[in-house]
Amino acid sequence: MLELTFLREHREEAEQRLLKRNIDARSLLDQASSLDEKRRSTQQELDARLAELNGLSRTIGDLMRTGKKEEAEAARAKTTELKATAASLKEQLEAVEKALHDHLCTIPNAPSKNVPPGRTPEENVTVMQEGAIPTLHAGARPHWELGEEYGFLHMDLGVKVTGAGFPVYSGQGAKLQRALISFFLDRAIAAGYREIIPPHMVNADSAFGTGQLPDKEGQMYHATVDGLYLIPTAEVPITNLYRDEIVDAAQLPVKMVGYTPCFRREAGSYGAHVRGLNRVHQFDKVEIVRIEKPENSYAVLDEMVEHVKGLLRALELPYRQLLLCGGDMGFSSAMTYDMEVYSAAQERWLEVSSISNFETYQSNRLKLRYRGEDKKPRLAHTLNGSALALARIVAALLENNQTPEGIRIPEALQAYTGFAMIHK
RNA sequence: GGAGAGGUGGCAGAGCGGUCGAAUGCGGCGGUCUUGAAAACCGCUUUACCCGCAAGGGUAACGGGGGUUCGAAUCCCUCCCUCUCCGCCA
Repeated sequence: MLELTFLREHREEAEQRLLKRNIDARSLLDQASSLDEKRRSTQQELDARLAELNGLSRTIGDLMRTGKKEEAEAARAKTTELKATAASLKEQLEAVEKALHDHLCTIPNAPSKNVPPGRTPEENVTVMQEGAIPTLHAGARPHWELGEEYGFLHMDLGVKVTGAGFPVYSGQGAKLQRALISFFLDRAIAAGYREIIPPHMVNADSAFGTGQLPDKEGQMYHATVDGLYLIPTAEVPITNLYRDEIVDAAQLPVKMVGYTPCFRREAGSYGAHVRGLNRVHQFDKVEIVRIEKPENSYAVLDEMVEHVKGLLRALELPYRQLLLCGGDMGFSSAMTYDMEVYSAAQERWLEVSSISNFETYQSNRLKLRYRGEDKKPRLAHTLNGSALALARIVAALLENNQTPEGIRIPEALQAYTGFAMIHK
């Protein structure tokens, strides 16, 4: 949620920034400010009535104690109408507060100053590209065929056991998954992140805190009997560790990393591009999360990008860095870089990481604050990024490194896999 | 799943119908003392919203929601959570 004070004090800026998402925010912001005014006037009125009521109660207490029963009765009679007025005002206040809250929930984060305007992925800006695009031998195949041929990836068994989009890995394929997870975790830990193993299901408050609810309700698996959601990313449980907290400035930055499986319904995204591991309902991901002072958050975003680049280089994958345009960014983000790797057999770029600065959009929902030098609580900035998402990394790794003799494992990973080649 | 106990400020822990945002202790911050430190002593120490340039003032919050009452941390209802015991189980 955008901060009300920001909308009040920097109305013009908010409007300009939201324009980069191609939304004309004027009427949205008008409505927010009129609800806000209504809220404040109602509260003033209510507070005044309650103050009167409190005064009367004190008076009655005094009168009772001094035995002036009749005067007390008279004062008591006066409270009836006041109470009714206060009750109705309270009802109005709650209604307008809810309306304002719900309304603010419909407004996405305001893109930061450097975000390019635009509405489609074509308008994203390629910041850099690195690594040679491999030339494959004749008869090279896409990863889903490789997986079947080598016998380490079984989409069909996933269908039997669960349904489409739930891959089964076996043998060297399973080991490769585990190796990647360990490799990513070790690199993050070496970079100063604290490892977290969070719950894989979250409650509605957590899903709201990071912005999955109400915006992306249909994208999460929902265990309705217990009111819990399967996490779509470790960002949700890990960031929510700090919900309703005020951390001391000295504790910042908070750097956390976690591996979790991620569950996504991907409702409505079926088609030609979703074969094999390109888009699945369950995949593994190592996520880095940071809680930062506002003045540092953009430098930190760059630092996180560098971390991810290091991983991609170590895996010897050709990749490019995209700065997302306003229209392609996630609802809660102020600025997002996507990292894509080239998957040579499909001749496609696959998104393997998304690194975002949410500024105070999440922390405002989370009530995640820090105590600054002036001892006043202020909203912190939150950031997170995939480092990295497995399924697509595996796809690119398999396709790019296939040879007639087998599939080569990048050197950096061999200590983790225990083998240098995947054989039939 | 069954039975019982309990949820109060950063922590521990009182309060059980009125002046209680809340005793006391610990912790934290500031000060006195000291060459410095410790000890001792003194003071301060929640958050949100509203009004105000500010000083300051108002309202709300004792797990959540509802009720009784002029007045509730205190009484009633309900939900949630934690702990102990029993059962079941990785």
